[in-house]
Amino acid sequence: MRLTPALITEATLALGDREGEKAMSMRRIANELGCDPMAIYRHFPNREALLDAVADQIVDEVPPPAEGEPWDERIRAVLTGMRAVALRHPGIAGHVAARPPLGSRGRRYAGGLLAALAEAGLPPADVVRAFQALIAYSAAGLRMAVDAGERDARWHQVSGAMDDLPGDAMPVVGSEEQFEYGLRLLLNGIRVEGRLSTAEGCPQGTPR
Amino acid sequence: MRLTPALITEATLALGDREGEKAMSMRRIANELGCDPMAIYRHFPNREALLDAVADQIVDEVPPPAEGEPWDERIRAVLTGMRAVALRHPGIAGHVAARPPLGSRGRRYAGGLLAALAEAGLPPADVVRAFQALIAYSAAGLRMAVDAGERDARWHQVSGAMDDLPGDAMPVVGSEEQFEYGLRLLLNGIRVEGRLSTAEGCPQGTPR
DNA sequence: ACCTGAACACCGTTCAAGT
DNA sequence: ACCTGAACACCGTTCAAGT
Repeated sequence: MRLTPALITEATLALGDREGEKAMSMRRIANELGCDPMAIYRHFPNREALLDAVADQIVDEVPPPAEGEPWDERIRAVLTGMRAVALRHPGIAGHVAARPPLGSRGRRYAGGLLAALAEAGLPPADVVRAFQALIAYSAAGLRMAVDAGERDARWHQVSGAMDDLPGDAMPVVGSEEQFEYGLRLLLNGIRVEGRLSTAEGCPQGTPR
Repeated sequence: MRLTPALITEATLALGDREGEKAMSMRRIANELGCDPMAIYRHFPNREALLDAVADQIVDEVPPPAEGEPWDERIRAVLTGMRAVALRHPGIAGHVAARPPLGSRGRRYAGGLLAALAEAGLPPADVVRAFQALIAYSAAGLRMAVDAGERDARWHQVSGAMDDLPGDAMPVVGSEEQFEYGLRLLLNGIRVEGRLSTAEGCPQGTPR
């Protein structure tokens, strides 16, 4: 059977889902496809490029945000959607966390985020800054979740740092709840910046 | 000469500074120390543990925050300080970005951050959540800076997603400026949460 | 009992040799 | 001209054999 980029990325994704990140080696992918490892290099310049393509592919599974929703709700929907999709594909999730998928599919969603941030009232230069901050935070949150799922979970050291804190409900490191809290902080922060730059002032704030 | 953990971490750090992340292999570190690769395993269970120790070691170079400063300034000082130190050690910076150094030295700084967040007026459970959000964001910002310094810099794709935006000053991906903007968003957000939970400030604020 | 280095089971990628 | 698979230059870690 003729080899195509799509066949390769699909086999890679399936292998990663089934056997994890380290199973996605050029040799094992080739084995999966029944071809020579070098055959893959005629469709992708190197392993990194292949993983980028696999990461971009799963973006298709992210549900598009509802049109009528306010800007902050759309941002939340896209970022938690991407997170959920990545966690459904444990093999590639680590790569998504390291390099946000901004291939052709990812680009579409990026446009939606940028539009939402403009709607929030940020000046264009800050739209870009806030966008990058959101992407960076999401990547880090995903990485925490991935690592927390691993056996040796170094992120759990974070709880170790808190031993002397009043014994309170400790959110699970890398949990959905933890991720959403940080996202709320960022959206709070964006709201404040938006208000400042549209000069509506603090006292009678815009809804929520 | 007798091998000690400190000798090993110092040799590893020096090698990484000089020749980058990939130079810090067990074989090359051993070569640097003039010992058998296996000798290292008597001081560290595996390579990951050694890199954790190296990452924790550079925390010593972070200047402690001034005592009199307000909480937000102290948080900014510690996080930008850690970032600066990591960027001074390019070999280990990637590891710091992947796994915040929370060994014995890192723990001390973590305590300072937790205290600052309590001062901001957050309830104890949110102190922990905000702490983890800050650590996650800092890690991601550092990773962007590290990757941006590399030749192939995938993070630059972020700019690619913004082609159709009104041509405005584009902040350099992973730059100090970009990092500080996201930090400001988070601190804005924490301030809002602090006000809500202490029931001061903006009159109509209701927790959601 | 302690230590070491050969060996295992892999990598990504190059490139010369084959068709 | 195209393709392939042997070979290169590495890995982290295990473990048997040596002292």
